[in-house]
Amino acid sequence: MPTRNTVQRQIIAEGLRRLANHPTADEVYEAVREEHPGIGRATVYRTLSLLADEGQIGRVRINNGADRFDHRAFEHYHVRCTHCGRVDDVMVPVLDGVDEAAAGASGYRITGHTLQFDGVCPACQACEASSA
Amino acid sequence: MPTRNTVQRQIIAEGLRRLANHPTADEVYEAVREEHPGIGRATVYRTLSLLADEGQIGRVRINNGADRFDHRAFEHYHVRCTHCGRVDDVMVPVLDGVDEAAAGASGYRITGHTLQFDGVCPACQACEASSA
DNA sequence: CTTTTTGCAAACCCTTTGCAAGACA
DNA sequence: TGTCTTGCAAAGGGTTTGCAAAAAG
Repeated sequence: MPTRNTVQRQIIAEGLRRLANHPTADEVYEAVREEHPGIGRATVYRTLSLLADEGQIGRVRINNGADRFDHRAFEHYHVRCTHCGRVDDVMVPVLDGVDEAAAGASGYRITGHTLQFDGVCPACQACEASSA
Repeated sequence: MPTRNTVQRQIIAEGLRRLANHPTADEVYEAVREEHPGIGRATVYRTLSLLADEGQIGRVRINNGADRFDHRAFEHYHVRCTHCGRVDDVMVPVLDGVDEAAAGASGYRITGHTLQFDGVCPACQACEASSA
């Protein structure tokens, strides 16, 4: 099934590019809709998912929360602030050899992995300090 | 807030212990309810979450899926079959030093991490082979 | 008695789906 | 034209919440 190059696709990709930090599909929807009120929520969800599957954008699956998208497609990990929900990149080297190790240990054919950190972001650390 | 020792707590912990492999909260609910029809779904969700927070049981957060629980509390990783949804343990050594590295790279105070593998389980590999 | 918990049902969030109308190639 | 895609609204899965009644300490 050849994939078509629709206006919405452009708009959504562009919208994602402008939202700096790991927006959720709904945030992209809200943003895009300000300039293009006609666009449908389902289209945004479908398109982001499609682009992510094609590898054109990154998808960050968050434990217990909405998926987030990233206009940069290269693999990297993320931290999530357990106080405010903020998500940031973690520029730690990508784990090497773990997939093979996991394959050996489990018998699965491993296709990939997700590593997510939990923690408290600098801003929330500051709040804690001042309120304590 | 002192935590009380209720009948339901016992029943739920016991129910989890009997379900072998990483049941979801709803699976625990269904199982528990066979012997104790009066128990409420919300109670099961609340209790499992509570026990997990207390560290008495393990919680496996699955990308894009229901949380799963584990009566064993020690830290280990998991694989999820992208075909059938099955979840298994992966007995690979727990990552050492990544939390510190992530803290350094991000400025967060890191409290933990989650590593999840995706792949195809042995059974599904067999299906693929035979149907191809 | 006081405070935590429970059970119920309804609410909630995030996402997907069915389907007819519309847009691409 | 053929078939992808869209938009809409509704359904869906998983989990949480408000609240009065019940139970624990």
